[in-house]
Amino acid sequence: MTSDKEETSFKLRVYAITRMIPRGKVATYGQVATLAGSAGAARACGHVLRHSAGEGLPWQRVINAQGRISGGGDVHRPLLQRQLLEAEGVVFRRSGSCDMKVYGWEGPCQRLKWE
DNA sequence: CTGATGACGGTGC
DNA sequence: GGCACCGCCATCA
Repeated sequence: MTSDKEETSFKLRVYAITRMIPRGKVATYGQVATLAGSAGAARACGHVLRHSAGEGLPWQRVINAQGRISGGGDVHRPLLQRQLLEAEGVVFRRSGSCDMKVYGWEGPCQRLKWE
């Protein structure tokens, strides 16, 4: 492993970051984009995450900055996401949003190698 | 290379 | 708190 040419792709970085999100915590697309090395690419993160469905990634822990769940056309996606998060300890308010101040992931707490 | 799209983010009303 | 517009970046045709 080590190297060389894999994690150099934005898509691969998003995969790695999404996998390092601790259980019971949630990260925003912007957060993942920033950690991936491209701040502001929140939209691009959505593209990657959308394609990641089925890749064995905890995509459910990745939500928007509003603490809300997106779904993009599908109806089972946001519903399933909320169930998975609740199963991990995340509580959603009546508005359908979660408290990012409590469940918001602060980051890997360590320097990423691609930084 | 250009254009269009998209699971976003922020600001303004 | 909700809705609307613009801007951001990456991927696909």
